[in-house]
Parts: sequence; structure tokens; C-alpha cells
Amino acid sequence: MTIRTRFAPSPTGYMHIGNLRTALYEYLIAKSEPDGKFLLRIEDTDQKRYVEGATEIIYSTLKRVGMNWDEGPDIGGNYGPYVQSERKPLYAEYAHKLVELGGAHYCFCAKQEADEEKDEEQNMKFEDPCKRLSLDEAKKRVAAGEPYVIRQTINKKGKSKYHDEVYGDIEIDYDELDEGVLLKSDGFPTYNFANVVDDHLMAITHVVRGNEYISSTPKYNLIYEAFGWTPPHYVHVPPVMKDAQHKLSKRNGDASFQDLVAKGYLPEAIINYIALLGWNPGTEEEIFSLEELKQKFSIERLNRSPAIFDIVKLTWMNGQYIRKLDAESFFACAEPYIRQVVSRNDVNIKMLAHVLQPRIETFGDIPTQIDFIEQIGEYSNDLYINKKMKTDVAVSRQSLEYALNRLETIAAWDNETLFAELKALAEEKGLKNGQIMYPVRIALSGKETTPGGATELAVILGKNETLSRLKAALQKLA
RNA sequence: GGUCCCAUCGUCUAAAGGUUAGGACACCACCCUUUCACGGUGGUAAUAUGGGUUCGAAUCCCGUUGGGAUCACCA
Repeated sequence: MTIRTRFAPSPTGYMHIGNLRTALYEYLIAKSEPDGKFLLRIEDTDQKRYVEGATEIIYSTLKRVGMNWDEGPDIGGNYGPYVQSERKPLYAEYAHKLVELGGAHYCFCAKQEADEEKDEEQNMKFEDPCKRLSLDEAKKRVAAGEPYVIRQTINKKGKSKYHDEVYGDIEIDYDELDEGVLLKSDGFPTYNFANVVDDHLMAITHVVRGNEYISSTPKYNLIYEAFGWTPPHYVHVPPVMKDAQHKLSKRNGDASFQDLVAKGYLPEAIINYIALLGWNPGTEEEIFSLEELKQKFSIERLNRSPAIFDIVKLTWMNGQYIRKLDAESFFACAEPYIRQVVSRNDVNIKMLAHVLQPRIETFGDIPTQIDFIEQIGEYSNDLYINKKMKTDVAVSRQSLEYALNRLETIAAWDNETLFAELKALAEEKGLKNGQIMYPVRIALSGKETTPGGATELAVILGKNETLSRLKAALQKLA
């Protein structure tokens, strides 16, 4: 039997990290097998929560990280349609059938408010009076046009039992299960029902979802049982947390996939990082491409405890990915960020990108690192005093003069030449390298720390700008 | 509250009865070095707790504590 998994988000907004990780695991489980199929199904049965454009975000996110689906709303497949609102008649049909099979009943009760108030003290279970109605009588009322819902009927006693691929054997008393609504009065199914019907009809073999469904899974099994269907393998996964107490959630303003991308994180790094939040390969490697994850992933190595999302480690990992980029790719990614603060075109931005690559962990780090390029800011002459470099104001003034004279004579404006020349200059004058390099770097940047050294900055700024900044510095020191 | 689930460095995790409890991030130190980074080397740091079982427990069992989930015409 070939594996078929599904990612079934509801289009309620942005793609958050926990969701994306679930999709990843679903994708990897399917793709760990050559013929495995990963499908996309949109669960839009709650019209109140529908958000315009949310589906597009789902598509673009999945595409961006390379998790291509084999069947889905946009590309079709043999088990469509893949949008639940388009399957509406199907659910009603199956719901009525389930009533006939004794797995559900018509219910005419007024909507139960989601208030906390009810039965808090007595903790009594809701006992549906409509359950006692005879089927004939109920059908008459339905035929008469009375509003109704179809509610699950649970008469079993004792303990329900099922196996979860991650949590092992789960036992829950049937008395704990409540008879939830399966088909709403608007004719739409609830998740509890649509989910079962669709997973069966779409021949899903592995259901992967958050562990908050662990305790309601027996209810779904009852439905499978009533229809005579075989339940899928269950893979419940622990949540991704913001801290020890709270799940990561868009509501709290926690970073979504697109937020991270906007901040300059690479999709590959995000995927790599979240794969490791609840799973490990059993080796000490931790940098994996999606392709490698497909090879190494196994359900057995999934964790049972929640994992806290650590942006610091993701940031480190993103730095690893940035460093591995070839020069052209890095430049393509970095350029927009460089252009946020550098508009002049006499700046060698290729060289700028070159010095930036080992120095940033996210592309968002770029603007603050290069704020002196466009225009040098105000700075104090105290910057020229550096004990380790053995420079002070007097030494610096002298060195800058030497450097200016030497640089004016140089035509080949590349780092190797410039570095060799200034190094030779230091030797000639009986100075340490740093006594030349340090003041030059300060004169060019006005900053204590810069991406790149003196000669690299000179290359980035170009000969004209370099000479003019040196002259300005000399004047400032006079 | 009932029920279910979870518990190893601050964080992500390894160790499926016998390890000096390993790795990674972060942090600290040193090395490299035209500053800062990158890179390299080393260091600090954990089995929540009490009982069992066993020659031997992070690992198995029970209790405690702590945390989470769930009890909607949301998914």
C-alpha cells in the first residue's frame, strides 16, 4: 500500500510555523517512499473564519520551500474536489447514511453556547434528549423543515483503544467522549466529520496532526467503524511552543513563515530548523536539505514532548546557509537589503556583498552594518586612539598622510594590491600594520567596527571617495 | 474539575538497563587576524522529586510535583 498523506489547513490567515512543520512531516512521511503521495486539501467548512487570500499564502509557502503536492485544488487528482466547501453535498449524504447505520442521530436542540458557565460545578455530561427520539419521528420533523444538526451517537461502554505511531497505545473511556455535532444546521460538516469522510474517500494512509486530537481520535474511529471503513495510521505530533507555557501562535504575534522570510531568513534554513523541532536523525548531523530529509526521515524518531522554537538557533543555522551560498546567489539575495541604504552608484556593491557574506546571519542584518557607506556620519577623533593597534591621534594623523600619498599613486584598485601597498608602506615607515590600517579604516567609516578591513572598505568605496574621506579625516585631525 | 499526554544542560536533542550522560545553539576563554566577523581549540552547564524492581536505572513500575491538551454547530 503506497503511503498517502495530506496537509489540510483551513484558510484562516497566515501560515504559522507549527502548521508548516506538520506539513513538512506529512510531506516527508509520504516522500520517504518512492510512490508516496502528498496531497493538499483546503478545510473551509467554517465560513465565518474564512480569510481572503489565505489559500494563496498556503500555495506560495509550500512552493517556496519545495514541498510540492501531488493532488490538490489547483492541480486536481483522482479524489477531488480538494476544497471542502465544494464537497458539501457529500458530507450530508454520508451523515444521513451514518444516522441510518446508528452512528449518529438528528438533534433539534438549540445551539449550545460555548460559555464556560455550563455545569461547571456538577461537571455533568450533556445528555441529548433528541437521542431518545425515534428515527421515524426525527425524520418527520426534518421533513417538516425544522432546523436540525446531525450529532454523533455514542453508546459504547468501556475503553476505546487505538495505536498512535508516536505516542503508542492510547486508551480512553467511551464515557469521556462527547456526542459532537457532525453536520451543522447550515449543512456544512464540522471538522470531526469532514475529516473522517475525506480521509477515507481520499485514501489517506497516515493522518498527521497536532496532539490535541489524541483524545478525540476514538470518536473518529467510531465513525470509521460504523461505516465499516479502516482507520488510517495516526501520527500525532507535539506542539511547537513559544515558551514552556504557550504554543506558538499567530494570534500572539509570533513569527509566521512569511515574517521570517521578510526578515531575511532563507526558506531552506527554516525548513531545516523546524524539521529538527521534534525529530532527529539519530546522528550528530543537523544541516539537511529537503532532499536529504526525505532520505533520512522516519516516524520512529519523532519526539513526544513539545519543543520551544528558538529563534537564536534558527538564526545561527540561517548563517550557515548564507555562508554556503555561492557568490551570485548571495548577491541576488543581499542586493535589495544593500539598496535599502546605499543608493550611490560609485560604490562597489559586489565587493560589499563579498565582505558581508561571512558577517551576517540574516539578510536583515545588512542595513545597520553598512550605514556608513552612503555617507560617513559624525564621529569622534577619540576613535583613533586604540591601545591594541598602538595608535593615537598623532600617529593616526601621520599614518593617514602617508596612506593618502601612497594611495593617490595606485591605479589598480583591488584588495590584493591595496593591502600589499599599505603593508609595504608600514614596513618602510617602521610602523606596525595596524598603525596604518586602523586609522585608515576609521577615516573611511567613522566606526569602530566595520564589515571588512581598511583596504576592503577602500575597494568598496572606490578611489575617489576613499581619497576624499582620507582628506576630510586629515582636516578633522588638524 | 474529569480524562489524556509530557518531563535529560537556559534551548533543540543523543544515550531503546551497564557511557567520565554525547552533540548543537547560546555564553566564556584562547588561537587566527588590517577592526568586526568567519574558522579552529577548550570550558561552564542537565537526568524534576520520592519510593520500588534489578548486581546495576536517565532508561522499567508506582506515587508526588510541574507543565500541556481536551471537554464548541473552531479546526
